[in-house]
Amino acid sequence: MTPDFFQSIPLFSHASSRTLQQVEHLAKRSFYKKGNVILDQLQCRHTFLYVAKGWLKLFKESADGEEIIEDILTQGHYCGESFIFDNNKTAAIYTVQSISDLEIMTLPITLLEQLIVEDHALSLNFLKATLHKKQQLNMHIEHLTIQNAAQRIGCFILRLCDDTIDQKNITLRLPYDKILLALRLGMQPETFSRALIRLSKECALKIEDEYITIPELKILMHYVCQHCSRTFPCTI
Amino acid sequence: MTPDFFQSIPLFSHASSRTLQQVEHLAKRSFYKKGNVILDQLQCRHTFLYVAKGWLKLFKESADGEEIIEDILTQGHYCGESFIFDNNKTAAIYTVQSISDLEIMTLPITLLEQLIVEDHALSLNFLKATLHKKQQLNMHIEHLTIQNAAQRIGCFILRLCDDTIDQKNITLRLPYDKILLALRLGMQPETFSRALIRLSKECALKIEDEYITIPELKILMHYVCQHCSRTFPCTI
DNA sequence: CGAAACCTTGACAATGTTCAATCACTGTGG
DNA sequence: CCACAGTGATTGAACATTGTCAAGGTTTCG
Repeated sequence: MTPDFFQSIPLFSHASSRTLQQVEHLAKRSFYKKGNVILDQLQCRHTFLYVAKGWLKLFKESADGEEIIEDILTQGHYCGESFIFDNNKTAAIYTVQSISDLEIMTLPITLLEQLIVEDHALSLNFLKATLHKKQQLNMHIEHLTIQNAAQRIGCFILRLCDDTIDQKNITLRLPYDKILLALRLGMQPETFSRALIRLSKECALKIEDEYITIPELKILMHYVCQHCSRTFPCTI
Repeated sequence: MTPDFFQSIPLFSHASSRTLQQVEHLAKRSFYKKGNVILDQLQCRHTFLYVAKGWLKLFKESADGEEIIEDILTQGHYCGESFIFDNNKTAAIYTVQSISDLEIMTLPITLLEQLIVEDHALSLNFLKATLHKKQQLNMHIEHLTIQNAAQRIGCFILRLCDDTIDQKNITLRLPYDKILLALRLGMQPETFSRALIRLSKECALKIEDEYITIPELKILMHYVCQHCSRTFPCTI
């Protein structure tokens, strides 16, 4: 990997050349097939992970053995930043598993922490990115409390579209399987299945396996955003 | 206000003396009675707010006029950081209202942004604090998806206790009114009312208005944490 | 004193979960 | 190549949880 690769990542842009050299030197690039455990609950504490290509899921296990999906990441996303400055070890641990073929880049947390302490530009980038992630979590919480299952699915679909309201007959594909998406949206797979049917009736969608056709985006938008404090395009 | 005041706030500790001077110079200290609007949806964009004493709530209004409680802050908490580096104006706006007599300190976002860009120590402090807030949001999401209403109330009560499990006959007081707490925990006031009764039966609590007596913390802990990925003391 | 806010309760509706059954599809090993 | 197991997905029925609406009690405060 060249320093150029990292410099092209927004998180590392403007970092000092010394930082980029160190990152380049100590970053580890890895490839996985779908379905592998990339980091377990012990390893995640020590690893910053950047997704170069593909999809992965972060999940925890509840006390009674259920899988709780914490996040799903793809190209350009990253995880592990919670363990920076986590001396009291209060950050929540998770397992990382590939849900498609995957290319990642990893760094030891200790190195990243040191670089952030030494490189002001890097620390600013992480601050910006973390503020942004925090906003998304706030939006997620709002959605969980005021939208029903069908609206949450519709909201997810909306955010897969471009932000031009006037489009007609958009066809798109769910980026990962429905069970995972259900859990990601805070509902059971059975609820997802029924809610998607309800949504397709309310908003004139055509569903065929993982393909969804939206004849009129405005109908969907109206159904989804009616209770929300934001309206489409609400991507942040 | 003296620079000492700010230096004693963890968020500003280790900031340069120049930063502290500027903050001291441009910070505005204010007092409010209960029930006042402190910042409206326009002002919040431009204001960093630190709570010196008392309680306040951040809320949004949904499209259909419902109040959505985003957060409740007290001494040592702050808000407004979402608007730092928010050039695209994607951060969610809110209204700030006092829910008790209140003493606050405010700074213009533009100043704070400038100070963070100039003062590396300050940027590191904000990064740490933001990572921590993000963790709490993640925990909140987990709770919303796996705990029922009674468990969420119990979890809130648990986190009001010290982290010593062996205590008996703890009496504590809800820090703000039940309607607000209900909305904060993502449920309707009626649901709160009934769920609190259910919780008191399940966990042998004595409820008298806003006072709650817990004869045996372990019972509560067992009831609350059974589905969770963490167990008490889970305060982060 | 009267209005407003807080809180509770009952009846009922809406929403989501659980459990069991079924089906389609995929990949594997014989 | 086929049988088979495993995964993903859907559906029905019973159930649990939460929300909504209406009513009423209590407290607070001007």
